[in-house]
Amino acid sequence: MEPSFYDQVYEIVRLIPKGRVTSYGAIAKSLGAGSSSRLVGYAMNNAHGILPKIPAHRVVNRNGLLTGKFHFSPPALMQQLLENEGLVIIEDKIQGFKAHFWDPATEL
DNA sequence: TTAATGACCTCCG
DNA sequence: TCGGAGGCCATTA
Repeated sequence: MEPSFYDQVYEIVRLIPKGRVTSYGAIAKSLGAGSSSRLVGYAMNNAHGILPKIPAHRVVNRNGLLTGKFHFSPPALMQQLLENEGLVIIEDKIQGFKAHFWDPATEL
């Protein structure tokens, strides 16, 4: 298996510091494929069986909305993990998302 | 090889 | 302000 788009996504997601979050589009853009935002989410779909475990709960859409929480088991786990890291989630939305935003293109 | 899928993003009415 | 539709591209069957 050569390094694919998936591996790029997994590696960046694993690099997200604790208590920080990023967006699918930001990851895709940092990979040089700003139009491939959907691929990031698609990669996460396979991330369930990837080791080490992927902190997919730190990845949300550009609005800071937990769009993919339903892919967790249970769905509330995503919010629970984020709150455990000191983030505040209200209505499936990250409060102060911009303040906790972690841009891979900038941090890397 | 062709066709279908998707945890998104952006534009238009 | 809110809702709907289209486009983007890699992976899988």
